[in-house]
Amino acid sequence: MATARPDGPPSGPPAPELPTPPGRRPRKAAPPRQPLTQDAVIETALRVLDAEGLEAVTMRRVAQELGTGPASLYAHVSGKDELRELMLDRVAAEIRLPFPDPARWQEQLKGLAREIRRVYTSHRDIAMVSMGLVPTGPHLLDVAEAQLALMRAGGVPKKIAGMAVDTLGMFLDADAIEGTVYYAKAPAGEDPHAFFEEYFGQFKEYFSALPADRYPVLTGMVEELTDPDDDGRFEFGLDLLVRGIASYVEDEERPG
Amino acid sequence: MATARPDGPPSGPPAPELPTPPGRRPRKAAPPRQPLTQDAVIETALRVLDAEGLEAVTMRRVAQELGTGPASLYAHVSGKDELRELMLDRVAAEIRLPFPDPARWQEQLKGLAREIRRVYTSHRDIAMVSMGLVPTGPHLLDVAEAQLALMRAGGVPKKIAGMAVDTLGMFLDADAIEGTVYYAKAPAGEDPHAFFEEYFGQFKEYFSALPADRYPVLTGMVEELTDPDDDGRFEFGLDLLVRGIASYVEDEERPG
DNA sequence: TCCGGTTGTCGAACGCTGTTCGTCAGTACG
DNA sequence: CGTACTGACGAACAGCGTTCGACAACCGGA
Repeated sequence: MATARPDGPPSGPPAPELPTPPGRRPRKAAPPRQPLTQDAVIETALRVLDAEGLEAVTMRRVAQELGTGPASLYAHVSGKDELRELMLDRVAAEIRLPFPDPARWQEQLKGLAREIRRVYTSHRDIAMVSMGLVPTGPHLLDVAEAQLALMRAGGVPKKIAGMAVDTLGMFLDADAIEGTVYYAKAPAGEDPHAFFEEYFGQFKEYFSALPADRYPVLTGMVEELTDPDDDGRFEFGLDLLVRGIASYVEDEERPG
Repeated sequence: MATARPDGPPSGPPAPELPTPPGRRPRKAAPPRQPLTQDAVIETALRVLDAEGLEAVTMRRVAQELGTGPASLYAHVSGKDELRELMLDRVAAEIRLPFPDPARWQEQLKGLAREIRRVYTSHRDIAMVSMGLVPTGPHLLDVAEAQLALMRAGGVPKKIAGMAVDTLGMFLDADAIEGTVYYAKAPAGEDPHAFFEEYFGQFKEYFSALPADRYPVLTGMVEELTDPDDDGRFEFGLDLLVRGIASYVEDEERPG
């Protein structure tokens, strides 16, 4: 389609009055010119995110991936911040939400938290976007709605549920960031797991070498502090929170 | 102070061998040439942080504040990341640490958490640096040591204390970020409190306008969700965590 | 007293970033 | 057929972190 036409009309390039010289093409080598929608921008950005992390998601990188320049993106997205929020909401759409069963609300809430963690950590450091952000996207709101529905079904008072959804969100964001930030530091070509292992070993060594007179408790707990059991730590915090929330249930049902 | 003295001794300026020609100055207008230490760099960075937020703390900005170029900083600091960690540790030095009293360990732990929150939030969004960072600086380690000492004094098992210090840290970081991120968004000249008020009002309006059929629970809790009672939310989460930690104490003492 | 080496300073530059402007092509509509 | 309008996008701006290399100041030894 529309290959170079050396003697065509002077329509394309910004040549002032002369006919275009033989070597020059009318602006470009005929790009397919596909429409470029907001969805395409978001999906491309997510591809870059999954492949190289949030830091690599720049306007220029996304534009390049789409075969265009950075200015083209601003017709579909107001800026980088909005793009990041749109990416997060797209990711939130992957979270499978439970149908509330009042009798099992605590286990369901934990399950939902695990599901959020699973989805967040499967998209690199996307959780950084969520930190300190009021959820406004439709899917993010779906998730909040589901959490609130579970707690309300379990008899958690409105005021408590309102605060708990915030605390839980903070916990989930912080955990996902903590879990992915080290992997993000790993060099591109290297095996992330091996890098992780060595990285953690260095900290263990560092803590062991600390002066015991200034840090008596800490130096006696090096093993416990450098235990790389992410899942265990997550379950610990989650259990703390859910049990605490449950303690505010007004009218607790008792068997018998 | 020190006006131009064309025929003075060549002590100050770095004139090579010839007397400097009348029009030309010897490279520069005689800077006092103060030594420029790592401490000076950190302190200047903190001044910029307190005045304009973490985003304004750039190498160039700090250098400019010190009357030099960005390259000069790299003799005292390995890069921006290290500078940020050094800033955080300097801030952590302001945290007043308690002397453990086993009988009151829970209240002491809460008090320490409140103190950390106070210091963090008094330095804009410095908490962003802490998120997802293993504490290695001396003062940061002092804080961790204090938390661990309190819990161990209260009879919390090593394994639990090791995880709890992590969970508590995540909570504190996330809370401080949440609390300061909105203020950071406020335009420079504007009153942050008024901006904050209006910002929150917009969200209340937004939530109220949400479709009730898709978000039945959420739309029935707008008041609870947009309650700007930061302190209340913090105390809620803190109480959840500390109570949860206390539930793991093995050999609980009982009066009588 | 001089002299060579080491250390800290810093102007200039490289390659990157988000964003804006103005121009241009293609389309839709009267 | 002309004319608005929308979206694409090259070029540029101001700023970023970091590196390089030239250069001044100091310091130990001859």
